Amino acid sequence: MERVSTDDLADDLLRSAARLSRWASRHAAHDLPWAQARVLSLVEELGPARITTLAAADDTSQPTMTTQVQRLEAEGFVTRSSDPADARASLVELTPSGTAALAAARRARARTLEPVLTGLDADPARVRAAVDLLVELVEATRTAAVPEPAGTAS
Amino acid sequence: MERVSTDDLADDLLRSAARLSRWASRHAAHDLPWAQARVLSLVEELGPARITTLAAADDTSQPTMTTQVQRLEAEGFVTRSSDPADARASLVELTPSGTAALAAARRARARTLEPVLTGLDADPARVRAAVDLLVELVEATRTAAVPEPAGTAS
DNA sequence: CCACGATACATAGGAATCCTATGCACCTCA
DNA sequence: TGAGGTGCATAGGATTCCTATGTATCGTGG
Repeated sequence: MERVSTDDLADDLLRSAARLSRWASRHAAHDLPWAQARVLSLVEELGPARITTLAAADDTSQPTMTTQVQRLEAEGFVTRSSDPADARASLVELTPSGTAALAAARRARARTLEPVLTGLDADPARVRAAVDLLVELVEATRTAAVPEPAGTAS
Repeated sequence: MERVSTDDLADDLLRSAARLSRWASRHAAHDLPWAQARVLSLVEELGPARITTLAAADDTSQPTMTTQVQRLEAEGFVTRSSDPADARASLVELTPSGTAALAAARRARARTLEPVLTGLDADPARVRAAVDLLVELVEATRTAAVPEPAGTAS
């Protein structure tokens, strides 16, 4: 039955993606908390951005993003400047040390996985194909019209 | 340069895996907290197990696993029984409602991703190949001898 | 020009998930 | 029988996340 198979594929995909991600986060030798790394990554991609923009892009609440940005600013990884278009808003940007911290965290995570990849003796084309699919899926989730979970309606 | 390419592959893989996993967790319509789901999944795989065994399998600390199991027990999703071999230990097992809660959470997550998969019109063989690689990687991480992060040495 | 509703961000209080340190009961071994 | 190790629980704390609410600012319509 085709539908059951698709459910199983989706479940297997999510389960293994979650496990791999968690494993790498817990074994990588870097000090950057993963939510902090995620925010730095977004700021790098989006360029100077408002807190509400970052919150939307990260699918997180505005107060949560406010606190994350405050921490990153305290650590010197981002700066905030007034948005000339709106006195209420500020624009978050990476500092050179923020860029360095993000790069270091990425290298550490990549280095954690590399021995596993080479240990599998995986065909690089095969890995590339898998990564391409994951990237397409992530892109597609950005535009997917997912109905709000029904159980959360007030 | 081959090494740079492998770093990039590993980085892309982990980044997209993390994003996909987070997206699904946040959009799936179920009430089971993701750490609870993870523990239920482990208990399902391992059969009756001790807290220290579950902690090791989940790469988490023993007190953290104690608290998680306490919560699951309070919700009626697991039971604990004395280990006849050791009065200090107890064995954690799934209850029927734990099994049902886990299955419901898995279905919800899979259903969240399914429209994205079908929207991509992805060749099921291509998805299957990607999942197979991820599963192999996860298996390989269990046996990988990863050096402890150097920065954490006391 | 002013008032009202909307918006951007901050604070408060709390939940979930994770940690280390430590304590107590039990186990193993010499 | 005692010392060292093990299994689990508790205490205190960090990180990440939430909703509710408050304040300052903006936009729009009358």
